[in-house]
Amino acid sequence: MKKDPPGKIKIKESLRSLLKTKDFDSITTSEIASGAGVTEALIYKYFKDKQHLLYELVAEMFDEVNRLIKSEVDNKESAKDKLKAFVFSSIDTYSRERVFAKIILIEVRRMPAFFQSKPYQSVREYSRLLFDILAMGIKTNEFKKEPEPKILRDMILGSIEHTCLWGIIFSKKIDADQITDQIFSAVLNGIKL
Amino acid sequence: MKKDPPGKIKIKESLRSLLKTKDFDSITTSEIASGAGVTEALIYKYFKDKQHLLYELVAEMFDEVNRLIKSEVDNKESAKDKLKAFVFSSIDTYSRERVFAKIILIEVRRMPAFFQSKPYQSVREYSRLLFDILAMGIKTNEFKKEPEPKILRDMILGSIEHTCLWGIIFSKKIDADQITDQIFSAVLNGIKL
Amino acid sequence: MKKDPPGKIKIKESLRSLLKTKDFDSITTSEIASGAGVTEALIYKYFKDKQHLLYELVAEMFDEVNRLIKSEVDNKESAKDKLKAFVFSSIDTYSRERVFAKIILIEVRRMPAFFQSKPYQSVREYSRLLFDILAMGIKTNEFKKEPEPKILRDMILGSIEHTCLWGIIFSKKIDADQITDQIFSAVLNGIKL
Amino acid sequence: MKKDPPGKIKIKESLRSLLKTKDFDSITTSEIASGAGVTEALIYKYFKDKQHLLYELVAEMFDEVNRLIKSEVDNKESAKDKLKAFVFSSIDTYSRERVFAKIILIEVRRMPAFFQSKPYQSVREYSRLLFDILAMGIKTNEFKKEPEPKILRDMILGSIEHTCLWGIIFSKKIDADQITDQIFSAVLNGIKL
DNA sequence: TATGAATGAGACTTCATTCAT
DNA sequence: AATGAATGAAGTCTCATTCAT
Repeated sequence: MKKDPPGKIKIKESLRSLLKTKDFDSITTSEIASGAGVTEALIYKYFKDKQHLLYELVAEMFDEVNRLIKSEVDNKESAKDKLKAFVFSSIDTYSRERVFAKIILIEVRRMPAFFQSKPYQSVREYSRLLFDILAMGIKTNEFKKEPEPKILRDMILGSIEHTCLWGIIFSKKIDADQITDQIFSAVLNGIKL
Repeated sequence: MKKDPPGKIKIKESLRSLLKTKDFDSITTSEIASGAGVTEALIYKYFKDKQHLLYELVAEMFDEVNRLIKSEVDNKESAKDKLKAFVFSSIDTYSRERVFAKIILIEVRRMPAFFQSKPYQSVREYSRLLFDILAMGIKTNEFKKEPEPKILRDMILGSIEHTCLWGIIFSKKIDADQITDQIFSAVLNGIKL
Repeated sequence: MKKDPPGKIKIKESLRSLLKTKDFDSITTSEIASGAGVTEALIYKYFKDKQHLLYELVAEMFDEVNRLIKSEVDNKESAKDKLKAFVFSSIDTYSRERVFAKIILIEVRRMPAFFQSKPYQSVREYSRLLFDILAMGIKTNEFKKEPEPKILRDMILGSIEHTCLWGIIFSKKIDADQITDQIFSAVLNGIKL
Repeated sequence: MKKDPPGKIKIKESLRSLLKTKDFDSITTSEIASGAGVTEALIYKYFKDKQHLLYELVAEMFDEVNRLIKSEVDNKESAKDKLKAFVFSSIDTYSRERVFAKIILIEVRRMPAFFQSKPYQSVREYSRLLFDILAMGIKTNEFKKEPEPKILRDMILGSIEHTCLWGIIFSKKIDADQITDQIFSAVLNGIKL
């Protein structure tokens, strides 16, 4: 795991920074290169193509994110607390790392190749972390057996993503604390009076 | 509301059909034209540009969908039944109309212009329908006052979308009945034991 | 068989003209386009790619050539006279149409795709014309049965091509009459004293 | 004539090996380097450029070939036998050394710089060897004075090359014995009945 | 209502080559 | 004797779009 050469690092930084203001497709290799202060050719020395540059960037970002969320979750004892930590960290991350959020929630979904790429493993890891929390909660008798953790996981992820999505699309503030509380209580108690 | 000329219809059909196998960006105007048996130039007689052709197509599809869901919901008396009908119709529609689903769930999200376009109104209409059901449920004392209908709406939409999304991306079957039941009971009762 | 649009004609003319001074690989699409007074994009409207533009040009040139040689050959009665006409027309054509000669004798030989392309049929037609002359000569008892027409055809084509090749590579004069006489008499009588 | 350093040898071997499956132009320096297990930069330590690497390789191959053919020819007494040995060795070499054949018969012909390069001298040497045989045959009254040895040489070389060319292009077997016999008898006796 | 012809603009990518170490 | 890092310079090709008819 030797260090990346300076050119490679600069290229990734450049793309990361450009993604703040434009979507991936409308960013050109020429922009990336000049933003990095290198020639376009160097991009192709280090990355198979433009797409794989994105993947490698996503992988790095997601690794950071996973590390963070995992450490937050590990801090808690009960499944309930773990769940809340997961929800909060996720929303908080989407809220703070908008570039990351845009890529994960919007860009890669229409790149079929992404789902065969390495960084997709990070997505699965993230998703499994939640699954494990739910499964644990069932075992510890904190959560009901129904519905199945699988579908519950999808519901929670969907809730997180959807509540964040519009904030991201329209560049609005996302109040992680408030949203977390509401999602958390809804998931725990349901809505039936 | 006069009928569209044949060329216009054929163009929309052609795009609709191409969307079954490719994503919008990788479909070219040339493909659309030859699929429709017309010349590329004709596309620009009827549509401002390629993007607006998509919007017009989406608008048509979404109108149908809204009509369907509304009629299902109107059939029911209680908020609970309406909610269940909404959830089922949504999932069922995504499951049967994959092209529509792909466009709504994936394609348009990264087109900022979409959110200023006419068909976006259909999205809001759809979303408001759910909101109204939730608000009504609170008034009729079927649902708790908390969490707010707004966030609840996002959670339910997110649950629906997320559970469908992967089925759509990987072209897998979606069991609308089963998913509806699980989402419905989770939302109603929560998961706390 | 409708007429080519003006742009297509100009593109072919432009390439034809550029081939007088440069070899195909070092001619750029940009040169071709500006030589034709059209945009590069138009090349790709009419031709699959740069290579197929060459093929189409070659096909046209070769058709002309075949027509010419065939008519010369048809003018003669005996196999011997036909043979001489074939040899002379070939050398004379290579000598006068240097662009054509360069393409056929040098360029296409290293393009594996050429041998699956339409214009390659013209090459075979040309080659078969000679074969038929030789076969006829055997039937009319003008030529020996040995060696087989197949190998004889290769020898004669090889002789023609090789004697022309260096004239073409070094842009030197080619004396078609003289070379024809010598090849013709050598082929007929052999060299053994 | 000191031995080449290992890196240089490996580079030449790598190119030689790559030429078995691809033509020179589509072989990249990067492929050559990685095939040799060295860096691209090393190529430029030892060779002026990619082209000169080819020339040096050709020169080596051609020297071997010339040595072989000369020794075969020297073994024979009469001009006739020398001629036959020349034809056979040539065809046999082309048949066995396909890489060499492809380079000589196809690749270098469109490289104007080749004709000013050292290895071109080997081509001339080879060609002169044949010329000398023919000239000797005239002096010894084995061959007619007409046609001139110069053109006869071109015819024989052309015959050899053309009969081999298609075998090489289409990777087919070449029956050196049979072809030699036929060419030889045709050249000696002509085809006139 | 529809088309044939043409284009503007730039995108991604390739590759031989250099130079400091 | 060899390499790691970087580049210059093009090059082919794509695609949405326009306009005269």
